[in-house]
Amino acid sequence: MNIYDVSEHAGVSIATVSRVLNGNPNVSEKTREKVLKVMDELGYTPNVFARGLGLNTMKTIGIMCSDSSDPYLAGAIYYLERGLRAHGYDAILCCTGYDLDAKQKYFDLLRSKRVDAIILAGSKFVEMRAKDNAYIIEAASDLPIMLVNGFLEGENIYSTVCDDHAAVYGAASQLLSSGRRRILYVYTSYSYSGVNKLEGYKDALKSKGITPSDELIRQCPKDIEAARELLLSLHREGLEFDAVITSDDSLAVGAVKYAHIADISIPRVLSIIGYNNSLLARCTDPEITSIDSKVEALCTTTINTLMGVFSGVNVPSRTTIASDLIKRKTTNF
Amino acid sequence: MNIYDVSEHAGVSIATVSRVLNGNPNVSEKTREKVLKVMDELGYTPNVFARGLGLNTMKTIGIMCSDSSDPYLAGAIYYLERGLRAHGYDAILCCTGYDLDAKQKYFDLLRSKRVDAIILAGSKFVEMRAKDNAYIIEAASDLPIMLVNGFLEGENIYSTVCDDHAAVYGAASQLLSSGRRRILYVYTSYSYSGVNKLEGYKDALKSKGITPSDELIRQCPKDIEAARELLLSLHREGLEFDAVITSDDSLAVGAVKYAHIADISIPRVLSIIGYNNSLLARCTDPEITSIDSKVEALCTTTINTLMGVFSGVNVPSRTTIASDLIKRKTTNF
DNA sequence: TTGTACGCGTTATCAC
DNA sequence: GTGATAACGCGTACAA
Repeated sequence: MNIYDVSEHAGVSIATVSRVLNGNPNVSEKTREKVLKVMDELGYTPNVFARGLGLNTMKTIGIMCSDSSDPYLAGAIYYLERGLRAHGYDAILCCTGYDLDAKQKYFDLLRSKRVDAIILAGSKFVEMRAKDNAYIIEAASDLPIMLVNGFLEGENIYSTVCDDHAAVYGAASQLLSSGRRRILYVYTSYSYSGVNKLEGYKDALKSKGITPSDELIRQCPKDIEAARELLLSLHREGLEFDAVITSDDSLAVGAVKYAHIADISIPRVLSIIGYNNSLLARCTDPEITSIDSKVEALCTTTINTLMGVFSGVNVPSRTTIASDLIKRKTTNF
Repeated sequence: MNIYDVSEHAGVSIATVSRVLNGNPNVSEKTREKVLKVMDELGYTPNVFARGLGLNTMKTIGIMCSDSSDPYLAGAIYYLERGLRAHGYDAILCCTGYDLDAKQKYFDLLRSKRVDAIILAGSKFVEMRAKDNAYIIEAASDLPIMLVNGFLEGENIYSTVCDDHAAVYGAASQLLSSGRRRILYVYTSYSYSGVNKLEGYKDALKSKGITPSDELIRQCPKDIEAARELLLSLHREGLEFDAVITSDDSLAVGAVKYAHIADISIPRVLSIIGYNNSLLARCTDPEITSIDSKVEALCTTTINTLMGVFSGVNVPSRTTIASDLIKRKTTNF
């Protein structure tokens, strides 16, 4: 069942069938109807491979993410996929894990599949060492690279980021204004967004004349129990803190659990602010105040930018989206 | 940059290049090395479209799910994608939502992309009315259809399911054995797995000589707050229950919140059992006893079955995987 | 062991 | 408004 069969049954040439197929206006209404009727009768579907061969595109975008089961990334993938499909594009998903070699391997794999663009979802794709990002910059000469919540400078590379610095700066400032003095900051990694968050924290302290102290800045695996244990051990060591800001909701859940175990009143004695405003923030008692990183806006902006790139419109290489602080019961403001 | 360029530079025919490309043993070691060297120098990558056109396959599988941001499905997608990629297949993701028309539309879309198989992830793709599943059964004549946690009878349709009936049966039986008498069952939908779970609940009661009562079987949207409010209103109406089993962890979280608000002791006065053993079950205090539906096993089995189908091996049309009850602090056994 | 020639199904470029 | 025909790049009989 191909274009020849249709042309034969309709008594026209394959060129005419192709024109009907692609909405070319140079076809008489009568011919068009005849061809469409035959297509319908024969249940004809164009062969995407042949089309791809001719056009050198299959209208397919590669989405890379480190772990699609992470709540934040799962949301991002959902919005990206729906957005792409609304524009007639397919999404090939690629879960890379966190290893650089694997990321590069999958990146090349997607390129060899001739996807029309690659979306890097999440802040884990930009490495601290510039040379580790060379493969991305180089690839961008072939196809647009879109970063969701990550930033990389380069031709044909477009970033859409949440203003993490302002978000944490604002959250920390509010904690300080409400009388908190020793804010613990717990983060998971030194990614692009991780660094921005941390700087936001430090700058908020500095703006109130407080020198950030290393003992109040702690790294922790992205895991509820790990965060709980970390805070318990800090507590046992005698470290004092009256507030916690975490770089992810799961760590904030761990903080709530810590407070329950140590019998510390939330938010009277301890304030807690999480990040991402995920489902997790609404599971605990009290529910967690969390910074909403606006995944949906991030993703729709990414898709819009990409479509702009495809249509040759001039688009910004970097778009910043403001976050929201969703106030719940782990803070008293 | 194509196979002709390589053949020219290497001083061989395109056929030989093709043989090298596909690991055909009928090439002398010397020629092979020469060709590989040229490929490397030229940075040659085979064109997948041309290959797809000839072979009529792009080694790509369509994964349909209603909502990839749902924790359970996000996990499933992760394991499916990784499993497929390990076998050299790409995954096209397609988030359909819950509307039947949309599901059919996307199903046809994937078929028109000539994917090698379609995986339906989650129990939301099998409708109660047989005629609403006709489109799946019909499509199965063209390509294998794999159901993850759903069952549909038909040629070339393969189901991998969790034994939901046994899971809930076991959970309810343990609650009864521990002295609970009025177990509330809260479910979200009448899907394949939804019905099995409910039957497991009913059968467990019957086996102990208890007649299931409609007032203890309630439907509820898959939402923390909705579940909390439902239980609160049942409580206010004076309905008595000393245990709750829910068809999803999010509902169980709602149940925990209800107990906190109504000042009911868990598990002394109220036992709670959730479903899916997701991250949510570990967020609350007390942490929730939950039925582990073995997503990973479900997915790897699905992939293995699919690979079996591709290689012509005889595979079972239905595989059942046993679930686990993960005991935490909302039950006293 | 290697090469030639054709088919795969579409789009695009002509000529009419 | 329509038709003939050349790409597109690969796999693979078949011939050598």
